[in-house]
Amino acid sequence: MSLEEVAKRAKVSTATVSRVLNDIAGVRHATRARVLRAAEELHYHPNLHARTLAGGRSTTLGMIVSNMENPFFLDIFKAAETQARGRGYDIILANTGYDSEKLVNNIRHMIGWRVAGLALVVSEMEQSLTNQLMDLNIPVVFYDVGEARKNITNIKVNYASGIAEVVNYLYGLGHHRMALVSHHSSLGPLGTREQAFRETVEKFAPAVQWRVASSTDTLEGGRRAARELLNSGLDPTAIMCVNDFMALGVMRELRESGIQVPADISVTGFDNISLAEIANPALSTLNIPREKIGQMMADALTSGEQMESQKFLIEPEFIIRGTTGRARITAFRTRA
Amino acid sequence: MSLEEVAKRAKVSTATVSRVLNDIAGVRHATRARVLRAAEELHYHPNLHARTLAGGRSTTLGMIVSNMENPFFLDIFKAAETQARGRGYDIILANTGYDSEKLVNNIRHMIGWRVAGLALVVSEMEQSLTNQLMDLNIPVVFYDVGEARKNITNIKVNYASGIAEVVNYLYGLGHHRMALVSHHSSLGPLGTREQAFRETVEKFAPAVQWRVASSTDTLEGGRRAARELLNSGLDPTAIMCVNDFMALGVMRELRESGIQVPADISVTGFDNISLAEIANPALSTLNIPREKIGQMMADALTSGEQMESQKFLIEPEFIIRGTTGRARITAFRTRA
DNA sequence: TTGAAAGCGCTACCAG
DNA sequence: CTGGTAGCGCTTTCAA
Repeated sequence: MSLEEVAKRAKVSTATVSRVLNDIAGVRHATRARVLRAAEELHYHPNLHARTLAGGRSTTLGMIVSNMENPFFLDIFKAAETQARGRGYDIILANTGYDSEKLVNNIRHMIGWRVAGLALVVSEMEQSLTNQLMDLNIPVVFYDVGEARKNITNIKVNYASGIAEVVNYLYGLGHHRMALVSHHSSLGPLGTREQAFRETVEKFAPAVQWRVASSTDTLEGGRRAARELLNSGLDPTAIMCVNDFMALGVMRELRESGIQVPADISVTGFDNISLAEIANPALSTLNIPREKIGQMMADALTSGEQMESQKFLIEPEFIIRGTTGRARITAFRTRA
Repeated sequence: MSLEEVAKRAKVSTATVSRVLNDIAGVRHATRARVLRAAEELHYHPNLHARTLAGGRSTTLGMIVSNMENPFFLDIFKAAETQARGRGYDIILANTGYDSEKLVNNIRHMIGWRVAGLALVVSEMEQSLTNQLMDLNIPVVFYDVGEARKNITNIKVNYASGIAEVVNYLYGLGHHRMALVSHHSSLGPLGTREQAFRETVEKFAPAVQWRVASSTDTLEGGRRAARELLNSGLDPTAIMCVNDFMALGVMRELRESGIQVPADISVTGFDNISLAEIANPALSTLNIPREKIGQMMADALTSGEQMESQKFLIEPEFIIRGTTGRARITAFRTRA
């Protein structure tokens, strides 16, 4: 079932069939109807590969994320997809699992499909890639990493201010032993969060003691990090997490250890995924407008005109719910 | 940057370049090296559309799910993708949001991309589609719906037995007022679950009173359904949910209403997603081996040989955790 | 308003 | 071992 067969059946040329199928004006009504019927009868489905190849342009965008298991990434994808679809584009999604080799492969793959634009929502990033991406001559948009360039748009979140706000808040609640739960801390943007934490917390030194625990960006990773913290000797009264997903794991582990949140330990997240509200108690966290970010990314790739470099900075918003409270005074011996 | 340019630079024919790039034997080592270098220098990326078109075969599979927000679907996708990738295939994912019109569009779209196989993990399904899919002449695999046919493999879960087991268990715990939380109950497989619930529960009539509440397959949907139940006058002592995702919403709503789980009301889920363990208290649920299902689906689409109809039935396994307990004796007035 | 024909970039077959 | 070339199915001039 190719265009040609449809043409044959409708007794017209392939050119005419193409016109009809692409809603191009200048086809007699009767002819159009004939073509449409033929296509219908033959169960004809245009070969999108051929279309893309012949047309010379693609209507597919590519998005690469670090961990689609984490709802944060999925939320961005969904928003971007909705926006893109509204503009007549599809999005294909790829996952790296924070593996920069996979990232390179995924990019290669997307280039192979000749995507019309590329959105990267990843933490892992190699400098060399940025240059290659620039030469690509298609619009590219980064979230969280990289630098704005010729054809590349950049969206970042002001982690420093967000984290500082939380640390200050906790300090005000009397917390003097704080911990940060992170993942892949060698990576750029997470390094940023970790650094922000360090800097803010150091301002209260030596009144405040602190510590960082890293694991994987999973529920289980959160549990592991919490366990590490509980055994660390710091005896923290507050645990900040670099994202909500890991925070859920942290809460689970604390519960398992008989520790009350927030009575014994306060916990905070980052992102404000919908599960944050479902948590018990509901998680205090910093909101990141994922929907808006997704839209912005799709826009950056489909607006066409602005191949100019652009840069956006987003301010997170602290949402206080049920996992933060005054620090306990007494020491707390866990894992006796 | 096309094959031809690479050929030119390496001073060979396009045929030879193609051979090298596809690892086809019979190319002198020196030539091969020359080609590889040329490709490298030109930052050449083969156009996969052209490749697919010329090759006549696709190495892309399509998967369509009902709700990728629900981790259940994502788990299946991830497993399928891993398996497929191991066999040299990609998977493109599409989401219907339980909208059968979207389903039709998505299928159309996948056919347009000439996917090598199609996996449907959806509840919504029109009879007419099955026939079209059969004529497609590519392997198709259904989860949960449809019937095994010529080229279509079928994987189902024995909902009836799973649900019966839970109802019996709860009855044994003294529960006499039970409710089912469902979504899109008009849809096939959910209709099945609902029917299984009805039938099992009726066996205990009139000792057992029951009720069904339907909403959307979201956390919020779970909350709404729970609210409906609390206001229904049934005063249930146990709430079964058709999946874990909604169960989390149900638990949240109960908590909000000051109801203790499981002291006041027992709750059960279905699927055993990883969040079930994270819930507080941990959710009692029926395990569905999503990883295995994903693998089976990928296998069914890539094994090639067996274009024969196949059929699988999976038995869910009841996992008792912290949300189920003995029924309270006293009536409980909610929303006084 | 319609048709003929030249590609799009690649694979695969046939010669040499 | 390598080159020439006929398509794959579609879009897009250029003519008619």
